[in-house]
Amino acid sequence: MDGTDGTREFLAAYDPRAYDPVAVTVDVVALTIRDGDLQVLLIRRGEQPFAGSWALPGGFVRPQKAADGTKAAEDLPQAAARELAEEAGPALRPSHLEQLGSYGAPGRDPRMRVISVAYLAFAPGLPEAQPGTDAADARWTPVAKAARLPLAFDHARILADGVERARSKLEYTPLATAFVREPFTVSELREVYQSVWGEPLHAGNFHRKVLSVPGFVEATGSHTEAGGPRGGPRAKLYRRGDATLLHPALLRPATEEAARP
Amino acid sequence: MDGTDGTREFLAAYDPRAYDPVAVTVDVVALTIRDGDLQVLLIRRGEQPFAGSWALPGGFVRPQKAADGTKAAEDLPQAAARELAEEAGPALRPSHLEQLGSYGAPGRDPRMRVISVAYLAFAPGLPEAQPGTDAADARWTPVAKAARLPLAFDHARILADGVERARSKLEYTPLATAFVREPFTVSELREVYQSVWGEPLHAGNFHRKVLSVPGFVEATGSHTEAGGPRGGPRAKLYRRGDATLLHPALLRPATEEAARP
DNA sequence: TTAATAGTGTCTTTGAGACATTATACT
DNA sequence: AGTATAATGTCTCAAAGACACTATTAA
Repeated sequence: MDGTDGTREFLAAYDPRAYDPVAVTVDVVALTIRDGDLQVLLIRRGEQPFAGSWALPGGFVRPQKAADGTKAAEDLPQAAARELAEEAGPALRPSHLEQLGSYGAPGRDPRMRVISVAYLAFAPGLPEAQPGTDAADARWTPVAKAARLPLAFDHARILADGVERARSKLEYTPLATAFVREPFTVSELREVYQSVWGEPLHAGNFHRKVLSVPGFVEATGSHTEAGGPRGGPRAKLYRRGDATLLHPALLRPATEEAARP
Repeated sequence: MDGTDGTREFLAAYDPRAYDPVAVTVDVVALTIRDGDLQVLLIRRGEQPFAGSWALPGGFVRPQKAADGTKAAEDLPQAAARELAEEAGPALRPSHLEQLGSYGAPGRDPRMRVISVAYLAFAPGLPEAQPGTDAADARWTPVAKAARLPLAFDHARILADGVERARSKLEYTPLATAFVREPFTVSELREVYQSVWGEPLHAGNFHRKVLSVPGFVEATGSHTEAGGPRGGPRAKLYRRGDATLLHPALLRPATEEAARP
């Protein structure tokens, strides 16, 4: 029998509402480093379902146009960036935004079938939390604490996937630099790795390693104005290099345990 | 202004069709090794748009229930497996299926807004191609050749992403074993790596390396019945091991070029 | 007998990690 | 002074890769 798929598409083309609707949302796992902790942006929901619960920022994708006909179609990354700005204020400009994956189990939203496209955003540490225009409350929360909260929908799973992606990407990409402002010191970069991986790293070895990976960082030639708050020499300042992949990679310790069941 | 997002959700809950519909499809990049080549399953489209073009197997996700009320809701991986079976026959049972990503640029489908969730499937080499129940034609095509075809929609991009994902995953996971049938020899495994990466590997070093990674493969204790077609000793046979991550990883040569712009 | 393949051994180079050392700046 | 940090040096061990070599089987 041919035509089953083709017929479905044909129907869809001529009467797009012949099927029960599927809604598409974007949710964003926005990560930053604050106070030496990896933190995630959570918003408090004002509406049902899960009213009062903490959730990842997100919302419905604008399809061709909205009901009032005024809004243009938007790409998925655009939608993610828009939701972030709407719910956490325009001050939050992620330096990196990538797709994390899609979550579409039936029943994940009690109202209807919803497919959520999750995005992962990295931002440099921000001075303060910014309750946005859209959400009742928006707050940076340490991921260890967020993992223990009863997040709305399947956001706990999405958060866990996002954190694992971030941990993994720090190994073989220069994305740690997306968590710091330029220019930065090697110690600031090490802080990022320690916060995301959640384990201390040997300062000396880390330093030599970072400088030995071609294209990871680029010296600016200048130093910090002063030494650290508790003493020490002034540190050299660096910019991001031009590498897109770290080679050799900066592998996190203790991969062995995770590798075997 | 609060409530913008909440209102949208509220509306969606009470009148899910207040918005222009967004359709959700799954598309599958199904890879196998045939004749020493990495090949992808392509189907020929019978319907508009792109009638007559080659495309990845895929189709619409069944939401809550279909229009006739008989079909149950399905999870996304289920939908991917179903499309594969419908379009390439039930003989094609992937030994690995993972989500690749979602593609939702406005205009990627000329009819309406369509978000496609792409899946990546690995299958052991099959004796023959199997035109399925659903598609007019289904054919295994070497990826090098498929990349030059004018595929429907943005399937060329999806295919490229899938191939790159496969190449990358062979480095740090034991997924190469998903391309072979058990029991297998180290040489068969090397064939997989060579086909996917597209470069020759040193047989001796590869052999020692594979056996040295804990949990990658597990000896069965037996040998092949006969030597190779052109001579050589009989090879030991192995099963997949219990590792989920290869440590240390099997890095492909020439990562350096890709790392710098 | 010849050729191809399976599997192992050896050597060199690179890199990771443990640890020590020097220099600088804050209290 | 005492202490913390930046940056570099040294040593050891693991692993990647080049290459050689033996043993086994088919043509």
